[in-house]
Amino acid sequence: MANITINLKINENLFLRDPQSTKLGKRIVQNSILLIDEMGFEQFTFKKLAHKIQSTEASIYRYFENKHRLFVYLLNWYWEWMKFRIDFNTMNIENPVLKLKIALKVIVDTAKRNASIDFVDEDILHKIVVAEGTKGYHSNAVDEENKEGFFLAYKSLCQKIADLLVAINPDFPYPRSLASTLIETANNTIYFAEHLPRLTDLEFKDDAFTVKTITMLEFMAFGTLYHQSNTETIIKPLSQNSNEKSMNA
Amino acid sequence: MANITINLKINENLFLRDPQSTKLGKRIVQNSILLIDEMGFEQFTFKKLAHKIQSTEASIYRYFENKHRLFVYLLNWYWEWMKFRIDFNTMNIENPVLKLKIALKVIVDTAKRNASIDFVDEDILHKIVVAEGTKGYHSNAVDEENKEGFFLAYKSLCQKIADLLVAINPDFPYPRSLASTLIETANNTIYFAEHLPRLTDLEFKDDAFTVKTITMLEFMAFGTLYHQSNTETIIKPLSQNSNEKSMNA
DNA sequence: GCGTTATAATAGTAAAACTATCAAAAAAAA
DNA sequence: TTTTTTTTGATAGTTTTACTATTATAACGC
Repeated sequence: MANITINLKINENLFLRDPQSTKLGKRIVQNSILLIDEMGFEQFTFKKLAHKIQSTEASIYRYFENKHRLFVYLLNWYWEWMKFRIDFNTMNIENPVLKLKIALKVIVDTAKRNASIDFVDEDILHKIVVAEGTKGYHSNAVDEENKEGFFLAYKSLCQKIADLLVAINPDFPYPRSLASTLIETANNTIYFAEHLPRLTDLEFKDDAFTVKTITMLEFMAFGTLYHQSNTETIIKPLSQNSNEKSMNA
Repeated sequence: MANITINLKINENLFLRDPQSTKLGKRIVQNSILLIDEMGFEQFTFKKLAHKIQSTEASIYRYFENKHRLFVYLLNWYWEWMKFRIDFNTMNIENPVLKLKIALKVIVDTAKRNASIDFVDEDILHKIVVAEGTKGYHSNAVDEENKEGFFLAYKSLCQKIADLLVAINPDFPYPRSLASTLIETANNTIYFAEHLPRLTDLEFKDDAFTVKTITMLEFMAFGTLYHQSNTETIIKPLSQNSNEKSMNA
């Protein structure tokens, strides 16, 4: 396939000057991804970034108000890119089950690219999102930032997956919750497998790790989607707040 | 029930001097919870805390090396507390299905207390964990901190739930992943419902919000646990990387 | 080539994140 | 009760972060 270049539309409230419009802007974005990956978001500073791109702090501040906004910009870039990849990879496919499987694959496996974007290293961006993405929307300014549309891309990515879930089972009661759970679990699985392996069942070093992660997410997705909600209550109803004596001991 | 006081054992690597052993230490912990809740972890500083408790920065630094370690200390406190609550509330209950339901209830609904701890406001601590807990284990120092045992409590909480899952279905292939997913989803559901409601299906203002959250988690848990892994593949197998023409259009 | 705009260079401020020192207070030991 | 030890408070100082402001220079648009 031809190497096409795509330009993703990012919420204008996130920047002061559009970084996609200039050479310096692109270098800021590109190298911020590399630096954040290298040292983590907390250690990352505009001063260090300025040094890396042989520019100055003041120049970077003309593009982004602060490092948090730059980070949310990167997250938006990632979310838009995921939406694009889902649309692209499910094109001409009608079967919603297959579509969901493709969507899950797209979220977990970023290495298989359809279009390359010159100034963004998608694999490293994915690493950042896996490692620290949640910091973008876990701040005490969420509510105001949400009003400014900082998380619209995440919400519409979530909605896209929720729509697939509803297409598979129109009676499913938790499409958006399951969608966000699948996205968050996809990232957690990768992060936990690498850093806190006792929180998962998959081996990060396993060659089939990515495939197995997708299989697990499918398992969770379809298990929940096809669940007959009262199978387990047949066994025993939950008695509110009252202890009971052992019965099988 | 009598108002008992419990002392939770927290990893000693997390502090320089045990805050549970002195009056000042307790005031540090107690008021850090209040301040972090008020202003968020990023805005929280030892200087502000010192001012609030009428002490000095230097005194606080004698207890905690930095605010990150104080935060992880609080997380450990929370995880140990959850473990205790699960054990306490499932005592004398043998039915693993019921036990799992109780565990989920314990994780979501912190308001129902069995023991009160003088110097920790559990509800506010829960709020903090919901809002920013993940920051504790998403840092570029995870691996070293993990070696120091900073996350042992989280792992054993996760294992406790994983054990319940296996007790319900011994053939279930993803007990630890599902356990961590349930914990993380419990917290995300609360956070999203309040701040990013389009990422969930539940209404935060609903009086039955807590009950409905627990019901949803049970739905996900039992759906995944009881899932017959090849129901959905019957419909259509996933063809690797090859687009196909529409069939139902 | 001229005007506009972007960038670089430099300087400076306020707050955060510490470390060090010493005196006072409190607790423990004698 | 006095002495000794430990803990806390008061004060001061350093380095880094997170900015803002100013001016000169370079690049770009026509």
